[in-house]
Amino acid sequence: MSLTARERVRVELIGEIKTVARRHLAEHGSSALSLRAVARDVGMVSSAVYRYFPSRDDLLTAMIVDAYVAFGEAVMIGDATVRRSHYLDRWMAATAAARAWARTNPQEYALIFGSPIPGYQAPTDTVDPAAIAPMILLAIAADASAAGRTLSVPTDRPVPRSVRSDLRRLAGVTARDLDVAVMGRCLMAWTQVIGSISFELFGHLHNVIDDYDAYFAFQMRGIALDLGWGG
Amino acid sequence: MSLTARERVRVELIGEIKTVARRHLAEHGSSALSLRAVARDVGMVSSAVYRYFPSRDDLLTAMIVDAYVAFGEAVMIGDATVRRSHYLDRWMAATAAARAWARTNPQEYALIFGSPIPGYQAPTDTVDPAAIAPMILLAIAADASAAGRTLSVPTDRPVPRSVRSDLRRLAGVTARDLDVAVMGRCLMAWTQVIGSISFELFGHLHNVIDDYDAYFAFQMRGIALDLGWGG
DNA sequence: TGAAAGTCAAGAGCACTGCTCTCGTTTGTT
DNA sequence: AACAAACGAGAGCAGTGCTCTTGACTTTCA
Repeated sequence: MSLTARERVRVELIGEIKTVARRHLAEHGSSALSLRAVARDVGMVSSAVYRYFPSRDDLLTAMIVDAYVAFGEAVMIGDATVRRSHYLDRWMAATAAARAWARTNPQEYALIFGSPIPGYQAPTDTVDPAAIAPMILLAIAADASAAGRTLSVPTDRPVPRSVRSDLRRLAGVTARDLDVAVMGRCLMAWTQVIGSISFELFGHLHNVIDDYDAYFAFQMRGIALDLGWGG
Repeated sequence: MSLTARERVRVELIGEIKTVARRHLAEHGSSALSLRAVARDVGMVSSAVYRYFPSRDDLLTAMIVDAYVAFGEAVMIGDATVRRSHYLDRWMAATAAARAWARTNPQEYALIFGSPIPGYQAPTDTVDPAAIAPMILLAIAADASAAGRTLSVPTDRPVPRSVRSDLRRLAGVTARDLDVAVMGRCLMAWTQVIGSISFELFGHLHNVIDDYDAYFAFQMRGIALDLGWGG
């Protein structure tokens, strides 16, 4: 059945609140996101907003979920613009898309990859959206591995039992027959992507790197080459 | 000459305020750090604290500087416990010390490696303390490289001109004759250290990695082996 | 030694916040 | 038509960062 008039205006209002909140977030940062200020912009009194978001943290959680989804979609689109069999190009496009999204939406990026909001723990709503982006990068790795392109990864290094089991479990989600050593490198690669973007956005490479574009691409290419996706 | 009575009580009071603030920070998180609450704990009225810290951000900046110094010292001590010529062991000890400090002081770690405080930009006071830890890791690389232990790093990959210049400039600070390719890998390694710790602390590996101890050591060892510090 | 200058703690006050509660009104259901 | 749920508005509470003024205390210097 269709929604009642009241339900329709409710989802619409929730959307409007989120839109205004997103604007405030981008302009003033997460800690300055004021429920009262958002309410003023929407044209409501603050207590009315509480009918739609039980607390400020709930509004923030909605922002986080949306940010994860938007980030994941950006990476997905980046990956999708390239021929499936060109693993290096897919990796470069997907990671460049991740960085571009982060630079366009720094506050939302900080929301999901910066320090967690104090006194707030991510509800389960965020775990699925959070997995979108890394899953795409894993898919590239799985495709490349299936095509036999990960032979240059050293597999003679000992992998502790517990690490092996963790990596196997992770591989079971999408890339069932990915070698454990390759899986470990994929996780390192994912860490490197977010670490590099965070360093750039949070200013940790200030006065160290001037040409972030070239530096990021250089590092991402190095990772892909280490994984044997070159050529 | 010595300090006057007034100056002495002043530095003492600044220290006490910082100590209480550090406790509040550890207990309630950075965004809940209230100048008024700190003042109450110190036994002053809030306006009195403003004589010592012109604003809340200044108090936070002091916390950031202290955190950088403490973090850097922890890494330094970790590195210092190992024979200078054992590069792999030094790397493992230094990075383990970094992770241990972060796990012991998560809020202070988040302060320096999490999202920057909105509307706040790090003053120049923080750049020197911020460099302590990465400089130590660079020193390990420089020592290893001087001993000819970085031959396994591929140097046949093209390095863009701007990246080459950035890396050369960085090398000029401590490790003058470090190869550009090795320098790039060192920066990747540093990114990996902070990225891995942040992922763990900020919960991005929740339900992915169970045995963080083993995982972190495994990844750090892999990085060192890639750099040719094995054996 | 004594006055001027500087420093200090305290308190009141402003504008803001998250959040709760109550009060009529509107809407959907029975 | 009657009732319950949902709703917007307003008042109010406790807390925040920060400013300003006031009166007391030190330090400095003539």
